[in-house]
Amino acid sequence: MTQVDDTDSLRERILSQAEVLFADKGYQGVSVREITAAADCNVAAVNYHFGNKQNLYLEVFRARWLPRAKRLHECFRRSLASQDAPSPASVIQALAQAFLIGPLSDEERHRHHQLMVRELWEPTEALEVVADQVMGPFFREFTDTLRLLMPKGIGVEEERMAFSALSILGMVLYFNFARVAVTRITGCEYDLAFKNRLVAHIVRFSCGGLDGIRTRRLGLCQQDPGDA
Amino acid sequence: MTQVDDTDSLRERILSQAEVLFADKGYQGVSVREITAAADCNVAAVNYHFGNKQNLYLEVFRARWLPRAKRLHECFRRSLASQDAPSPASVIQALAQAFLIGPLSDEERHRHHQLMVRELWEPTEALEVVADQVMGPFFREFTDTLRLLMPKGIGVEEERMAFSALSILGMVLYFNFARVAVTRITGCEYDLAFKNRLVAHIVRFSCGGLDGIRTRRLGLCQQDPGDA
DNA sequence: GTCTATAGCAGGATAGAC
DNA sequence: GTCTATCCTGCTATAGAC
Repeated sequence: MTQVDDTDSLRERILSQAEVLFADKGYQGVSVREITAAADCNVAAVNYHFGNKQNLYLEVFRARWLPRAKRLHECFRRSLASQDAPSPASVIQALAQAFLIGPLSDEERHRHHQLMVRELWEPTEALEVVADQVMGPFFREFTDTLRLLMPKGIGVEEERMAFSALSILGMVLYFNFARVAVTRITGCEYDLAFKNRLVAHIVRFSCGGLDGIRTRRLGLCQQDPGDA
Repeated sequence: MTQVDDTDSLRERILSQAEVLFADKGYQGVSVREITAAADCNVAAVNYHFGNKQNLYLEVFRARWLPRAKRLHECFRRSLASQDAPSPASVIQALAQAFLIGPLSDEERHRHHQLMVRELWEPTEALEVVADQVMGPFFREFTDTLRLLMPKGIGVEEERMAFSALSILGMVLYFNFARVAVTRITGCEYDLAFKNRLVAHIVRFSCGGLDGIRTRRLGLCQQDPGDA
């Protein structure tokens, strides 16, 4: 009961501070000294507990990032399971909410996405954890669920379905990731009210989009690469 | 005519190599020594020509990135001007084409976006160039053009319009930026045919989305942050 | 486990020869 | 303008005391 959890051990403190700093500035942008200063301990402690910097980075993903990703995935799943009348709209909402609001605190979510996007963008060894164990399965689940709920009759080509799922995910990631730009343009902070409006927009826009790819014919001509 | 352009001066060579490397690995990820090695010259040359590393980075944006952004913007403008029956679809197509196909070579475009996304994501001093001089005006132009072409009658709230324009831009940026993920999922390389299909999808999906935000009512409930 | 001390190297920047 | 030589700082990592 009163088992004094080893939560405040130096090892954990280092891990926590490392996560914050790596998320904020990236692997290259952070020095071990910075981390140990933040964790209020000596440089050597990192090498004792994690061997080297690279390993500390990986451990952040294994010990901190992964469990949180699982919680997020669970949140999405539960959200789906709780719906008695699932629809594309409700699935998209579940996705957007999991990412934009989800079960994580604002800070936690921000760190989480920073770390993820960094890995997706310029992969290190940690990509294996991020892409293969998390993003891949999540995306497949999302796409499959969505496909099953699409209005029958007009079969939606496989590629269009993939494009659409990517568009939706891309939008969600963009709104998370380009916060600075979004705030700059809309003039709004990312508080809960704003995020709810954002989720509502994403759902509306995406559902319209899904209709679009089923019904819309393009009257536009394709173009050549264009001149310089 | 045969003016031997100073294009192969050491200064230019450094600038070129710096751009490639900065785009690839980011400011922190590249050392001056690496750049000068690639430009086949001495370390001191950077300090002679640019003062310091930070300034070299800024100069890459001012001297290389900015002109290219202007070309891109021009490409978008000409594309709009050449339309005798402009519509939301044709504007979105112009945007998507400018970014995905545009007047740049594949390599050039890739570098261009890498540099841009880096700045949007973790801004340095160069953000001023990127956001204020380029992205801002471009985005405003896109949004204004789009707004004017929206079906009249049902006025679209200002915020929804901004959200939609952001969604479209976000999608375009995502398809450019998450190439690895997109290729992984669709199994397609980014050749011209694929990019044309992508542009077509973006247009269809976005037009549907625009319809969606005008006509769609949400029957879904908003949610609290959710439990941990 | 946590510290001090230090090795050993790579980074940015500058002075000054040519 | 371009190079050589060098300074100094800050980095990772390790050895060894406590």
